Amino acid sequence: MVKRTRFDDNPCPVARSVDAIGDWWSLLIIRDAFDGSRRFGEFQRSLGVAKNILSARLRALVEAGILAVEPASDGSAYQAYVLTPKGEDLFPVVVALRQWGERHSFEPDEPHSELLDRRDDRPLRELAVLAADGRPVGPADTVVHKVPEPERA
Amino acid sequence: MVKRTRFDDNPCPVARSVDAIGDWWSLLIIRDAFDGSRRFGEFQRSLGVAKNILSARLRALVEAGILAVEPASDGSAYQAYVLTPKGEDLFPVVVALRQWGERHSFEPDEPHSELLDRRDDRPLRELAVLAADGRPVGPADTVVHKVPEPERA
DNA sequence: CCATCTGGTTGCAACATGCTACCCCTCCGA
DNA sequence: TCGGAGGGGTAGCATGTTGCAACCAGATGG
Repeated sequence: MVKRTRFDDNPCPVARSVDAIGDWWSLLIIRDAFDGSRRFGEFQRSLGVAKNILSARLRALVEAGILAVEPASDGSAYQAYVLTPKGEDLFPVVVALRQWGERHSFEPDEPHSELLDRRDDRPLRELAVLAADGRPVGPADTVVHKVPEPERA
Repeated sequence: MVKRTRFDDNPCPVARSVDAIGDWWSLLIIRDAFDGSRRFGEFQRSLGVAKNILSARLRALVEAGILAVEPASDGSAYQAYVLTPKGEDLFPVVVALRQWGERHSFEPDEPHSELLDRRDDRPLRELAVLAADGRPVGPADTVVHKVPEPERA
């Protein structure tokens, strides 16, 4: 694991997020966790991932504070992996990926799973990036303010 | 490249999105593209990635329709990599990752780069997942409606 | 026309992934 | 109380991917 701390000192929040969840499986594990998976075997069957890889990913996500190991959940003495508040805050990320995939990765008539409002079974509203005053903004309306880069080299 | 089409037939949009952009570098390349990088060397210096990896990633992103190669941009006969509309639609994904990283991956007093509204230099509003009626919803308020899985086996 | 910069490609070493086999623990019925 | 089944992993090995450095080709430029 040489890449563990690769962007730990990068002042860009995107880089640090990618550092935490930016590999192939982590995001899918988190998606399954949002979807209700809690046990090792559930993740394994849902993802079809090798057990050692899943084991390593779950451990990394626990270390990252995204998942927590609960000693037991449904009576049986096995352990469950549940999202921490930090993990739950990834909800917009997963929703954004989902909406992008829905829009761009499916044929118009191709069926796909959907994320629905539990209250009325209707799909969610599209995520919108808003300015402080509520005005919707696109990439061109924003500017990245870089940190002044302390004593770096 | 055995993983290229790994989730191509997966009916979950999140999986397909991860298939397209879910590796270490792609998202950072896209972030840099939003930030104004266009040329090979710009990406390379900004990311510190090996040139062959960058080359492969850029090619994959172009194949995925996220970036496009423009024959020239600033006069000199070199080529530029620019976001397509499909790539620009990743803006909420990048913003979501950025906001999550800002909240969870920095010490309270630690400086980091910021994404500001160009109009008034103020930070953006937090992304919110909204139901069709505008009510904000969290993970527990939603349910994934799985596709009935056609003739699969 | 030689030196240099940009934009790559190629080869090789190191690392990560995936698969299979195995292991330990708990649960459960006989 | 024993044996089997299933959950939750680890170990070993083949393969694929990443990273680094070297190299290369076309523009620039003196």
